[in-house]
Amino acid sequence: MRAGSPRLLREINDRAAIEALLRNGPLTRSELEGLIGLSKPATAQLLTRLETADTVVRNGLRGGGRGPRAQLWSVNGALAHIAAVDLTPETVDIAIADISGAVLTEHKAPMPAKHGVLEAFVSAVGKACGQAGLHSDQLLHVVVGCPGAVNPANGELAYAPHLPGWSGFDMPGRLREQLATSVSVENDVNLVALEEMVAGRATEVSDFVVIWPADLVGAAVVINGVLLRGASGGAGEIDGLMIPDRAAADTDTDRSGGTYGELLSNASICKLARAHGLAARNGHGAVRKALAAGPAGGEFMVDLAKRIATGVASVVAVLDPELILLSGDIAQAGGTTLNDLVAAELRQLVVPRTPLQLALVTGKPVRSGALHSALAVARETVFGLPAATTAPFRGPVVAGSPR
Amino acid sequence: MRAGSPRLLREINDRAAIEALLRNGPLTRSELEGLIGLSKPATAQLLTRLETADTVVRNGLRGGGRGPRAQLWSVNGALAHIAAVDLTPETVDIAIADISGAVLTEHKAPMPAKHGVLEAFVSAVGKACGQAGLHSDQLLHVVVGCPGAVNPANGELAYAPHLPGWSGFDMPGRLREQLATSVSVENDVNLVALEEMVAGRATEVSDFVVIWPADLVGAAVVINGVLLRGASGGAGEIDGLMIPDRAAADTDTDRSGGTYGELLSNASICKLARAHGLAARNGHGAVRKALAAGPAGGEFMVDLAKRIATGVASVVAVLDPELILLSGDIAQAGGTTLNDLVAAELRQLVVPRTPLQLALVTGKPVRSGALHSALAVARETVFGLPAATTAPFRGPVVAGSPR
DNA sequence: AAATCGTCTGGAAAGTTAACAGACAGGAGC
DNA sequence: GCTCCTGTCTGTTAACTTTCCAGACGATTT
Repeated sequence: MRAGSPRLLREINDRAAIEALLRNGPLTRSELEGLIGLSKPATAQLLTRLETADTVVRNGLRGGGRGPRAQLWSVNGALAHIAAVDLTPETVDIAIADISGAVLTEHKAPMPAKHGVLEAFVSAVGKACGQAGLHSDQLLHVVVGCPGAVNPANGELAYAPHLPGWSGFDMPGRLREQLATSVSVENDVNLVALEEMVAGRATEVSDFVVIWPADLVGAAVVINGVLLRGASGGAGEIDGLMIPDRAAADTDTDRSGGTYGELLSNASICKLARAHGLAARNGHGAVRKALAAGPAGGEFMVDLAKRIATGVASVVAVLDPELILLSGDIAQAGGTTLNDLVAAELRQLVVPRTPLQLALVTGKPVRSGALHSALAVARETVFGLPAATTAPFRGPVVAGSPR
Repeated sequence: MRAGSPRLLREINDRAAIEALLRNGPLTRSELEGLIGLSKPATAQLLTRLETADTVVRNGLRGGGRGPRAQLWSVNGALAHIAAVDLTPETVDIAIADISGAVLTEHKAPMPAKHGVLEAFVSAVGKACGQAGLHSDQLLHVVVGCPGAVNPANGELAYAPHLPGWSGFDMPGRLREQLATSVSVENDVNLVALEEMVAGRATEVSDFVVIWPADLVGAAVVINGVLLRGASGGAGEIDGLMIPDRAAADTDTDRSGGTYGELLSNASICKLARAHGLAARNGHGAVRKALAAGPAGGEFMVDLAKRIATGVASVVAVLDPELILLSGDIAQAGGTTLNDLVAAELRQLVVPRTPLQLALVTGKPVRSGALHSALAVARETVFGLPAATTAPFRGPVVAGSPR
């Protein structure tokens, strides 16, 4: 901890004002006073200073009350732009926004199966930038959300068998070269968690976990309002967790050493469904049929809930979070029925009575999360706002990320 | 985030000075200047102000060099006192320290098995206080380290079957009444982790886990340099983790659903030892015999390592920490041999190559950890120092962070 | 007439730079 | 071996800068 001169006060107050303007839209001077706690002259001086520095712009007048119309102020969005990308095996979905958070344009494009993914990606980003009247090197930062996790040591994408074209090289590094701007790659479930924290079910909690039971089980861990990435980017990669199969129906799983992912793979869930007399082609299909099938389906649901809950129990035992959110196809298909079954099983396995809820997935959670993450990085770079304060999460830390 | 007037600067700078004095022992004015970055007159004024407020005291002179002998300053320890207690089923071990961290006195006393634990505890603390010339109500804070975890909702001690006399009531509340001072109860493994972070193997990392394989398996989780307690105080209570028994020797465990604690209980380890032709009465005894027995013992050690590693793997999958420390009787008895076997097994179970080390347990880790914890609380209440900053491992907190 | 906006003036609080007086160790000169 | 000078360090004082606050004033709108 270091001491500071009056100059430090300036910085603190400027940042407080910028943060208030970003968070609460256009404000009059007197509203800003109330929010940051400065006096009238100090606030006026601050605004004119930020205006001459181009940090802040006039944004219309507010009338209606007595007295003269008050000047409205907001942060100059044109200071910097960012891109948020949702990358799946089939498509890229891109949004370009300015630093105020306003989305300028959107663009969606298909992705090739394996070869030429990089080229397709770069051209899609180029097109989106074009629509916004920019070049990709004018972007301050790009956040890409995708399955898997980037190892901070070498930049390689791991845990992502569904994105075969992207493995074996320094993914953020290559993208940075091609786009001529700073890029970070973030796990998609992490971004969903971010979005749940900003605008979903987790706005009121600081420690929670999003669990994504699917063909590749993933989880996002948020501790103290900060996304946990892990030393090698592998936090929340619970697919490989060794857990026993506690399902009542015997499906020939190796009861002494299956992984969580194996027990929740499409193949394995279909097998379990068959053992209960249900035919399905994938996990969420099986869940949907079971829900429709009535009592017979109920037993399958209980067995599935047992499998899901056993993994959730491991997370609860280690972290004891305030809240667990279930997300993904299977959880969505199972709805509150499955959610409640898992909650009941969980209660038998661990002491803490951690509430379990369905994620509040509306719209495009991965892309929105990427947008928030990119904004946090941009605001830290441009305004020196600590990301943890701007939004209750940290931007991704990647080699070559802006300082 | 709020703005601040010059008064805020005073607070920031005072706290910076106090923190520097606490951390770096007695300092001359010019040394303090260098540490906190203030000018000579400002530092001198600051010191005289803190001296008249009794916050800081003169502490001898430093001579030797050219020029006049420089005045040495340090924080006034007599401002407040704290107690640190290591509570086990058999004994209490108490240390009384002042707010500068200097230990004034120590006291150790036996504990009754079940009845009258509260009375014995209070009288031991009273005796320790007496030795230091204090009454217990003059203590600013008391931290008690013990097995188990206190549920923040009702104050009851859970996960602590070895402390039967302490369950079923609001433990910190009752102690607070009896001692007439503020009391907090902390899990013993958590305090070991704190101590490892302050002065052990984990000084350079911010995310690590201490695992305590024993009759009651515990773990402490540190994320971002902060101890994770969990929503109901149960973070790290991995005793109930459901894991498969991967040991090669068959000991009739329920392979489809044992808990981590069952697999590492004294009884279970002895059974495993017997299956390998070793007789022992408890876990660390078995390990010691196995180490002495040569090759035959080696197979037992591998099986034990498999059991330990399976639970460690769950922690790694969820958190991907920078470091895992093994502590407790069994880990100590097994030494680097067991540590390396567990590390090898772990590498086969999870992707991250998390380093595994033995905790650097010297002296009284639980009591020292409790002392650091109590000091952090005292320094926060007396000086307004954020506890996370007091500890030497956190990055600086941004000035003007929300109050 | 009342309330509100924006600006201006004077003053308080905090820190910085610069200069000065005094103290002490070390070496030069005798 | 003794004396005295010099350089360096401590601690204090004074003048100036930066930043914010309280209050007053004119202008504007309902």
